[in-house]
Amino acid sequence: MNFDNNTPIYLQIIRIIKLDIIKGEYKPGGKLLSVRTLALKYKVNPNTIAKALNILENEELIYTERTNGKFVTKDEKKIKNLKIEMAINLTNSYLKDMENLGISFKETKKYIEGRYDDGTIRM
Amino acid sequence: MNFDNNTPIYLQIIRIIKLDIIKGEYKPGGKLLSVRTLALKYKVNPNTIAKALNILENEELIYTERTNGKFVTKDEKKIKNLKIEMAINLTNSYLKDMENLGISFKETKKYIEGRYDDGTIRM
Amino acid sequence: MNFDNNTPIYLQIIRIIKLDIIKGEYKPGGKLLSVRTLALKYKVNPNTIAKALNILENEELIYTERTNGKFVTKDEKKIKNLKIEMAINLTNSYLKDMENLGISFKETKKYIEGRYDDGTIRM
Amino acid sequence: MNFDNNTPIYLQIIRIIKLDIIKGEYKPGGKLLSVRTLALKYKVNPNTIAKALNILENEELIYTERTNGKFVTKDEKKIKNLKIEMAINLTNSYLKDMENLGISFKETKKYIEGRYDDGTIRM
DNA sequence: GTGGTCTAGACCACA
DNA sequence: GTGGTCTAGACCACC
Repeated sequence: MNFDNNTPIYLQIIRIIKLDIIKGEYKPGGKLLSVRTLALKYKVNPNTIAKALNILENEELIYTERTNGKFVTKDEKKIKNLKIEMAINLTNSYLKDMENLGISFKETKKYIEGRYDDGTIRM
Repeated sequence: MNFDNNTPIYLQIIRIIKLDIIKGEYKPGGKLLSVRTLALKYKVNPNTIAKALNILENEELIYTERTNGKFVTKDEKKIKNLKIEMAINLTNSYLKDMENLGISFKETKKYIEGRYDDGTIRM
Repeated sequence: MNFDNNTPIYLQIIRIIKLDIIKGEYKPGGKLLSVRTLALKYKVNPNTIAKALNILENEELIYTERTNGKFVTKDEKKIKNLKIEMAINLTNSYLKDMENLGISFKETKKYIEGRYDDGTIRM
Repeated sequence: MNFDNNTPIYLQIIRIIKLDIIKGEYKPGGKLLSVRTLALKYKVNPNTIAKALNILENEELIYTERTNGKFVTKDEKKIKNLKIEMAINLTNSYLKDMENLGISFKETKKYIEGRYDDGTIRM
């Protein structure tokens, strides 16, 4: 896995799993891979996976059936809200960062559309 | 100063000074406040300031005249490029994050447009 | 350790470790001694070691696995290039210095050849 | 002037003047430029020039005639010895550095001749 | 145990 | 006064 060395691995794991849930790769009510399997999949210490899953459980995005495994919440609305909330947060902080750079909202939209201020195209 | 407790202070200092350079609060070729003065201003240890400025010097955004002080690069193009580069990076990672959330480009633009005047987002 | 009092310790540490890498005393991909251990070995403060290793990391000669240690780059070509580059730099600056002294290339070669076995020079 | 930011300016001034003496740009017994003129020439503080000249005077490479100026030593042998001594020192430390890099004397001579080990040519 | 950050404080060379 | 180096020591998150 290509983990960013500057943020804790467990946070990056949380993010990956959240995205998987949001994108429906784990269905609502569906069973997660086991801690050991996830550890192998992402090549990290099982403790790290456990820590990530604990936090997701605290956020009630997943729940544990003892002796049976961990499952995605059945609450589809919760999942949808999570998605919207994350999108809003991303958008707000993006707009704020651009503003801090001294870039107007109008210019920002040009960046979004893929055009520099000077007319060239962004990759 | 209101430092975010989750990211190292020196990185936040770097960001502040970069924005100050981009916004022209430090002019190209202009002298920075001294290490000690900045330390007092931001209420941190001079070593922390030194670390931040070292990194900015590695990025060639500032340079040092020994026994005289530290100065913003005279290369105005470099400063302009920095601004554009930062804007592009912000935009790219924003778009990528939204995509990872499973949000289409069209939807993303709605989030952007949905911004209220007070910076919040309309769903 | 026998540090030269006129150059910063961290630069001398950098040089030692670079030579160790070049000479294969640390293998490509191999683990470095821990910061604390190196500090004990060279009898300096861990911060001084950290500073040196930071610079080596910026030069991409070593990399860090968080909570695991620091490792020599796996890129053997990079290491070989480093050796060649250092040799070229040494040679170029030596030749330039001799030239600045007003010593011809022909004379310079006599100085080189005049070396005794014990490393001293025959006039 | 292009001073190296890592070594004191007065040492760099000393080096320049020594080279000028060795190369005969200042003749034995000849008058040096005044402190003020040198300060203007090299765009440094007159104190820095004074410090450099003091050291050269301690090494008896120059001498002062009160109210008249500073002069290069009349001792031509001393100047010649200085040149040889510097050449030997340069050569010795160059050879030692190459050896520390793990480069044999034979290879070193190839570098001098401008050929890499792999047959390509050095610029 | 690993590295990373930060502080307080000292000392230095230089201009 | 300027920046640079170094130390001692503390605290932290992570694995």
